[in-house]
Amino acid sequence: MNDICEDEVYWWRPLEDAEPDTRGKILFAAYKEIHSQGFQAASLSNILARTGVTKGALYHHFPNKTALGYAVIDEVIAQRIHLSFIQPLEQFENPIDGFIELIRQSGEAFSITDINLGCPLTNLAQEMAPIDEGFRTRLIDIYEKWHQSIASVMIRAKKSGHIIDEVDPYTLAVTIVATMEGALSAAKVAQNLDKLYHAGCGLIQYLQLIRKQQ
Amino acid sequence: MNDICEDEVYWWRPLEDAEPDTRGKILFAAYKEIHSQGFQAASLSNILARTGVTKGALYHHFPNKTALGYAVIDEVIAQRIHLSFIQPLEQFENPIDGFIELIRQSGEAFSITDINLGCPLTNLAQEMAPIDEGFRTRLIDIYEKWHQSIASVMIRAKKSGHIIDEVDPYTLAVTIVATMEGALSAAKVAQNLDKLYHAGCGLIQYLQLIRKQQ
DNA sequence: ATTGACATACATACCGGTCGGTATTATAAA
DNA sequence: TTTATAATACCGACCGGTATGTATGTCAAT
Repeated sequence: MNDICEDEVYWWRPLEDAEPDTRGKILFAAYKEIHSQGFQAASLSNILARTGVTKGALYHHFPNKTALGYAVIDEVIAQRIHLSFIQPLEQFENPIDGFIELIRQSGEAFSITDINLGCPLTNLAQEMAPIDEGFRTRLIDIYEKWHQSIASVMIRAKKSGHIIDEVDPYTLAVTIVATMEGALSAAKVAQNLDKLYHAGCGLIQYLQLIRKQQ
Repeated sequence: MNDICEDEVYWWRPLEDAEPDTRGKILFAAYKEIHSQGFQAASLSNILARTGVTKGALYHHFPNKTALGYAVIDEVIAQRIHLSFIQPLEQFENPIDGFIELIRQSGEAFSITDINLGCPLTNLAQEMAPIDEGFRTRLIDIYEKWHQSIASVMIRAKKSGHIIDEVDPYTLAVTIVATMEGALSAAKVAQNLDKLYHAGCGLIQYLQLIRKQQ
């Protein structure tokens, strides 16, 4: 089920580190619980049962459930988005080709369980942004960074003559992210990769059309 | 009490003003509660307090909370999507111009509270599709109808030579919906219309680029 | 001896759902 | 026309379960 994520996060942790690290265990179990259940439906009891950590330990490290949610965003989700979607942008010399490749890779990389759980960022944003300002500011920060990163790639692309002049970099960035998140959302509801594939093709077509012929 | 005239007048009155209609009152209050809180966080007690209806009455009309949620989708949300997004499509002669106009109108029509609550369809889909199959099938049906409607408009547009041959109608339909929903989602998190405006412009640019010059 | 890092038991509140009872209306026999 | 019966619509106290959060205790290490 969620084993894939577990491997990923513990990958960069030094193996010799045999210390308890109760806080880290709680944090990651909370991330999984929130990702699959949503924040409000996430049960602290579940997290405790899953980790073997006791309630006293949890409330020793986090003052309340909300603070735990904030920590999950700051220390888990932000990093995942950065590693998966922002960092790869820097390697693009031609962003059109780069994005098309990124979309193609994503289409292959996503497993069906990934699809069913949905993007953790979108999930939390949809659920918590209207309810809690602390969640909202943290989530909007992540989105804004994402948008700005794509926009700056597109500015470079315009200067180097890879895309047509009519394109506004920031507008394009917001549109790309919206389409990607919308596609993931549609795939999550349909519980198959078909919709994701279609929206991916549409987005690629858009990118091909703004390419400047040289 | 109410004589025959009174009954006759009843037909001409808007449905909201009808006095008894306990089921309708519950249904609409449930729609609002679910739209603002999500289904799981929606409190039956809140709905009852808001309407003045008692718990006995609620459970007389609906066997349980889940059935109430199903009824909200079937009898409220499906109609709203149809009226707002599917029915307008039929009036388009040139779908490129039609969609651009629809997007422009949407940008003006949405109030800031609409934005903050988000699209009821997306909200429910994101929250409930992975959890409850009854929700999922109902929601996927709505999405599929929406996609098919746009696709058939695009098929006509291809035949009449309004859009370039490279476009696949269904792919385009899925992409348009994904971008629109993603844009609404982004605007909801940002709590302003800026992101919606940008994604709208990006989508319009895409549509302009697939237009066939005549 | 004090502090950090837990463990356990408990408190409180709210949730969806049930159930016995009642008021109103419809049906139909007397 | 009256009256008996049955179905519908509604009422609201109550229940079990679970949720987050708290109070107090233990214990090793400084």
